[in-house]
Amino acid sequence: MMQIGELARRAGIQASAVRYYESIGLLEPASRVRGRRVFNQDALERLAVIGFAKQLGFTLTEVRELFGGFRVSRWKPLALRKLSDLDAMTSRIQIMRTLLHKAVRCGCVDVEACGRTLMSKRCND
Amino acid sequence: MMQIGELARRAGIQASAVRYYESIGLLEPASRVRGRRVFNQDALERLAVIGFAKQLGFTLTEVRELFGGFRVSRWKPLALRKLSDLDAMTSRIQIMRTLLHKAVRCGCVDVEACGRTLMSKRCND
DNA sequence: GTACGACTTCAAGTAAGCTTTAAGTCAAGA
DNA sequence: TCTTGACTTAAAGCTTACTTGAAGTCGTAC
Repeated sequence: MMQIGELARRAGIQASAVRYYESIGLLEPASRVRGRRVFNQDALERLAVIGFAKQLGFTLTEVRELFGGFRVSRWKPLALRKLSDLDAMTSRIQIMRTLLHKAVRCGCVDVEACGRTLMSKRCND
Repeated sequence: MMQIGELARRAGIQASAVRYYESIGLLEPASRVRGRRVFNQDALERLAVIGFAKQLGFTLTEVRELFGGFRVSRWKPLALRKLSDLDAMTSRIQIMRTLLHKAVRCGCVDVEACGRTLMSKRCND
């Protein structure tokens, strides 16, 4: 059991962000002890997942629907859609990797000299 | 050669977004014919890459630095950092995939009944 | 007993990434 | 000629995801 300060520190976010998450229903209202929020380990795990999802480009609304929604009828189709989003993301990452690798390997002094815009296919290094 | 409307339509974004990208230096100023912007295929490719990068969570500022920066000394370290970002993203995607797969397979009527919060490990389906 | 630090609420402020609005230009069609 | 549609600029507005500020409440240390 911990207060908001420790939770935030452990999760690597601000206490204000935790309050905000609660306010938009992303975190269920924490129980209070003498007016102060108390959290358990679950909250920390949840914040970790929220952080992951955020870094993958999911909006807080989407995360709430997925992880805060209570009816399976609601989150299950969403989860399936998100799974295909993740697949799409993986292939986009591959394309970006290729682009960046090519650019890094190219070794031109500058993009002008190279005649490549990083998005065209050729590289006259 | 096309005007902003066709470019936007082909890229699947709004014309206003194209103007905005130009205004923040993400697209180099398009040449004008009688005051109107004209674009070639390159602009379309560039917009595609911008779209990809955005969907991967890169900010427009980062995209500009990577694809709009002219000095290799500037974009090369950035590209290397972005490559490792992409790797990190890939492993996060794997974790999210596992979570979502587990949730979908679980088949509980609702999250309460399941006793699983989607981020805990157990699932008493 | 009072100062300190951590918390509380509520409201307002901020940054990114656009979109919308206002006011105007231009070329083609009825 | 007049209207329509696509464009122009500049400025204001909007959404998301927070942060910051103001004003107040606790519990502990001095």
